[in-house]
Amino acid sequence: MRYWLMKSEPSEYSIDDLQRDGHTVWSGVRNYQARNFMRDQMRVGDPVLFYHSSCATPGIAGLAEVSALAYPDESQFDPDSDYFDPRATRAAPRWFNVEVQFKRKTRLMPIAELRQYPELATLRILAKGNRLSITPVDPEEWKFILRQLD
DNA sequence: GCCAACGTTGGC
DNA sequence: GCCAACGTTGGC
Repeated sequence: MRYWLMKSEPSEYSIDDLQRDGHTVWSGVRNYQARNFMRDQMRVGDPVLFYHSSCATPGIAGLAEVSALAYPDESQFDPDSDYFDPRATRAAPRWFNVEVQFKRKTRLMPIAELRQYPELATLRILAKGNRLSITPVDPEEWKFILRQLD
């Protein structure tokens, strides 16, 4: 089992939206590294930190769980979608998505707080220049974060 | 295969 | 709104 952190702009899709929906299709990822994580490594039941990005106070906002293995992202085939990709075909899909299930909301743990813990020095999203919307979280990092959230 | 130009991300 | 950092594109 692997642990993950998934970013979402709350103005697009927030932890409250996920709570309301119960689960969601994580479509629209158009970065190869993030796609590969979903397609090659994510398994049903993997725990997920739900992170709010590009907002007033970015940070961890809740917990979720992978609820479906990766399969082709429908939006790549839809000419009306912002995520349409003319290079993709049904025979050779280019983009994949998993599904994610709501677990619970947490207190907001801001990125400024995350940066203060030496235990989280290796957390991927804190690395300089990091832009990946999906990153693995080490078991030790996961345990430490959960302890701070309770 | 190189690399400059461009677009995007995302914290501040 | 700024800008550093990064990924992608496309000409050569």
